[in-house]
Amino acid sequence: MSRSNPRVLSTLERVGGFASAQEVHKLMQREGERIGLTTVYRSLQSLLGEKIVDVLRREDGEAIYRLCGDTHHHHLVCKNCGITVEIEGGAIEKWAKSVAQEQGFRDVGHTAELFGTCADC
Amino acid sequence: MSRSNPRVLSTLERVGGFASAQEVHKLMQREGERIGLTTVYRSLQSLLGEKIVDVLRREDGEAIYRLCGDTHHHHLVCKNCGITVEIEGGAIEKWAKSVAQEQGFRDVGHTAELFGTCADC
DNA sequence: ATTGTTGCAAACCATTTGCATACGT
DNA sequence: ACGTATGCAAATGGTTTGCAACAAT
Repeated sequence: MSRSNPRVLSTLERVGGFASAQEVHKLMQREGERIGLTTVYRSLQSLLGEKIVDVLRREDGEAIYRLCGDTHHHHLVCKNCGITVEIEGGAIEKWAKSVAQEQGFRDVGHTAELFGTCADC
Repeated sequence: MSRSNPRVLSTLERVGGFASAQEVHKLMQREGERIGLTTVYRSLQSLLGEKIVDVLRREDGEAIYRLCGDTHHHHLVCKNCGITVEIEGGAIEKWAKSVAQEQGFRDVGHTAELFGTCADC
């Protein structure tokens, strides 16, 4: 087994949100780091096992990672022009917590995205 | 563009829950239907566009489909065993509506999924 | 005839794995 | 030397697409 490459972790920290393995890799390359895609994948796997990062799935199925401790937010996306507004999700956090408790689930995370038509469209 | 093959829809109806394109295809073949995997994929795409089916992602990123019920609900999924509980999302609906209004968005829909570890795992 | 439907094979793309090289101790 | 980390190339597996045969109107 491999341990996580610290440069991968620090890149993910710098991103401050979600990023796929491919994106982390591209970003690192753009910044002059010499690292293989394989290593990025292996590091993320490792960080996942150590519960240092969380994984989610994009709509297209691509895995996206973020630091566990991040204060996360949600998005309101315009279906037409694609403009995206970051929003707080306090209500959702509470809802998630209470539903989880009712059902006896632990370590509950969530995804939530809103999509509609923005004022300009 | 292609229209959805009715046998795909009826198979998904028979399943009564989530199934991936691959599973639908295998099931149909096992039952003697002569249909290609491609057609299953295309039919599911089409049903998705017509909002007749819903799509979710398994942990490994595989897309799973099921009939859209008229009652809009969300899911609480166990990351470990995959058991899924359907839950009401009254709080989310309200939250979505109020956020949308604040930002001047119209026709706002949403996705929300909860995932954690169930009581048995 | 024209249009829509099918399915094979090939392409695609994210991810994983085999293996040989390079590194750290 | 030993075990670990790396990265290339190839394999994997779900999904999409090109294209030619086929059915329907």
